[in-house]
Amino acid sequence: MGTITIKDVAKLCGVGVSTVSRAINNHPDINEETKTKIMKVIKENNYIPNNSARNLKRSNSKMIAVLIKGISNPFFSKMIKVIEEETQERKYSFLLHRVEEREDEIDIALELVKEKKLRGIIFLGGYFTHSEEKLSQLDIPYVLCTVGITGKWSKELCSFVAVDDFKESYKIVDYLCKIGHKRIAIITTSLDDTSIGLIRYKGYLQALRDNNIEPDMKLVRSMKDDIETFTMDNGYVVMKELLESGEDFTAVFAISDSIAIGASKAILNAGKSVPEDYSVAGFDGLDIASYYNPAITTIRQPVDEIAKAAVTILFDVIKKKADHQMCVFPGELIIGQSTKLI
Amino acid sequence: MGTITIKDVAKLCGVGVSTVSRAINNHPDINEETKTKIMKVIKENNYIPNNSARNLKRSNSKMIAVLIKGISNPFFSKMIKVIEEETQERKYSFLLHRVEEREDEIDIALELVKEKKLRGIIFLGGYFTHSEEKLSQLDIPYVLCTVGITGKWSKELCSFVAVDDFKESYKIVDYLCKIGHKRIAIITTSLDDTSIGLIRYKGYLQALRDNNIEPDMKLVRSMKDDIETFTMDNGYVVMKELLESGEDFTAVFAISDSIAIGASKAILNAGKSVPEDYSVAGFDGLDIASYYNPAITTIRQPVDEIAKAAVTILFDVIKKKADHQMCVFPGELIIGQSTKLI
DNA sequence: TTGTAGGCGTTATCAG
DNA sequence: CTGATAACGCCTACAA
Repeated sequence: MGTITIKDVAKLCGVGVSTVSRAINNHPDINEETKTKIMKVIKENNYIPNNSARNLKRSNSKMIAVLIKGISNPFFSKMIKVIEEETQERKYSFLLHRVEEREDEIDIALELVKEKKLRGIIFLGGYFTHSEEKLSQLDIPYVLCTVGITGKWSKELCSFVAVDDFKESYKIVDYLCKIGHKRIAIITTSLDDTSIGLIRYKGYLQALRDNNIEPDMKLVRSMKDDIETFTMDNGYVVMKELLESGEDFTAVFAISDSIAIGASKAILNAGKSVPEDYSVAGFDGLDIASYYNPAITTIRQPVDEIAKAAVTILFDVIKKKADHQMCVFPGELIIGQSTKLI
Repeated sequence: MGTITIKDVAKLCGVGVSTVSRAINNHPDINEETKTKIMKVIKENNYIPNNSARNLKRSNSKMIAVLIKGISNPFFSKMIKVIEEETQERKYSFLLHRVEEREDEIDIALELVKEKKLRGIIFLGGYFTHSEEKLSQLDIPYVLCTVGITGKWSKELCSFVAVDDFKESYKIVDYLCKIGHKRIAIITTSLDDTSIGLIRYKGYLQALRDNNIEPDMKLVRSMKDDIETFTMDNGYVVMKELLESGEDFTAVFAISDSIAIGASKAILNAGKSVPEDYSVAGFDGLDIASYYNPAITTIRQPVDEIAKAAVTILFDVIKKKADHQMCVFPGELIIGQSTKLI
């Protein structure tokens, strides 16, 4: 049944290909009657336009892409939904593309831009350490949404929206201090990993110091790199090890809720209790944090607002209504039952 | 800087386009020297081939797609990873595409097949109620992986791999009966929804009857359709309502772990205890089920095996090593601390 | 080993 | 309003 093309449809209808094209694309200059006739033939013969050919020829595509690193992260689920809604509202279509941990998001973006004639990109998650030269290759608007960035940041290149990881991390650790904890452990990424984990770790350090607590490296624990990072499994293993080390501490700050839950379970399985024996705090404000038992004290990131802002900014830039901007949202300290006054 | 094409590269190198093409595609008939020279120019000028043009021309693509309905479902996360690995091992590439709840997966598949010249498809999740006529349009091998299907099933069309939802549902409800529960509630999809929920509900009914328990419709609760289904939120709300109804029951079977966790939290928030006051059972065997406190009794679906089987079968069919097949995996009853003998 | 030319299925630009 | 026809960027015979 050799795949049917626009030519076949044209022949079947006794019209030219351009007329068929007009019918498919809701072009105004076309007789309603011929249009309905064409659409009928299309339906009957199950004609489906070839997107590759379309993309090849088309110049403006009304399509943006979301490149997401860590697609299994539940933190992104709601974001995707919001981004999708907001995009649809603007009559654009939306392509979700996952990028693997070791892949270079810029390379993928470059490829996609060519292939799909994208108008804009939202990067979700991951960590940006690309050279300006590399970034400047990407000549369409893009915004970095909750992606980690190091050092210098040129506002000309792209927008950025996220919470201030340092500040929020500081906030929750400061809270732990204020309710009396002095021996506060942290479960973070490995310290030579220049990621979001490093920033949160720095917030932790600063909070301790400002509360006159000398950081103790024996309480600084890194996720295992032979287990997927930012998972409950990882949190569990690290916490188990910490408990078995016999180190003295009364609270632990896990840099994500998943890790916090893994850590909590390790404590419970050791026959101890949260928060009676150990207070546990997380980060992100996932649904599961509040559903867990005990509910995890955490920093809620305003995902909806963040996602909305990302889309708004992106389209403002696309439509040249505004320049790129840096948009930092406040997180909210959610006090659950996993932490207690000491 | 008008996007650079293969022609430009050819000109820059002083060779023909076919030579450049050969270089890019690792074609054998090419002088190593000219090849390295070409690759150098490509790197220097950041040339990126246009995939649309490639797909348009190409006939066989060594690419499969995974169409996934409910991408935020953590149940699929591990599957995706496994599928990806297995696909890579076979030197194929792999395209992940999410389909929205209301979208028709077959239409999307058809489109993708044309656009990308796919060799095979794995459908993940969702529910198939398409006519044979529609299905037969999809003329490449595909396998349904943990997707619900109704009634008749023609094995010629495609493969199917999943657990037996009826049997597994029966298994866990039977377990509840065997440990002494007689008033067992269920939280499922709405009963006129012909989905996987219906099948699990039927398993529940059968288990009750086989244990000489008369089903009580007052204990059959449906998820709210104004809240996203299969979520903790939904489980929470439904359970809260059930508790407040004053209905007498000692156990509840939630047809997914997320729902079970929401339900558990509702019980806890009502000042009751799991499992002392109410036993709670789930379905799926998500990580969080075992990490929850108390660990949720559930049916663990062997996700790795399921995903592996899906890929294996798909490639067997692609390579014509085998016909389509129906592959049913056993689930495993995982007994947590959320259920107790009565 | 390399270059030339035709075509993949559409859309866009023209004339009619 | 409609129909040829030239791109779009690449691959692949076919020729050299």
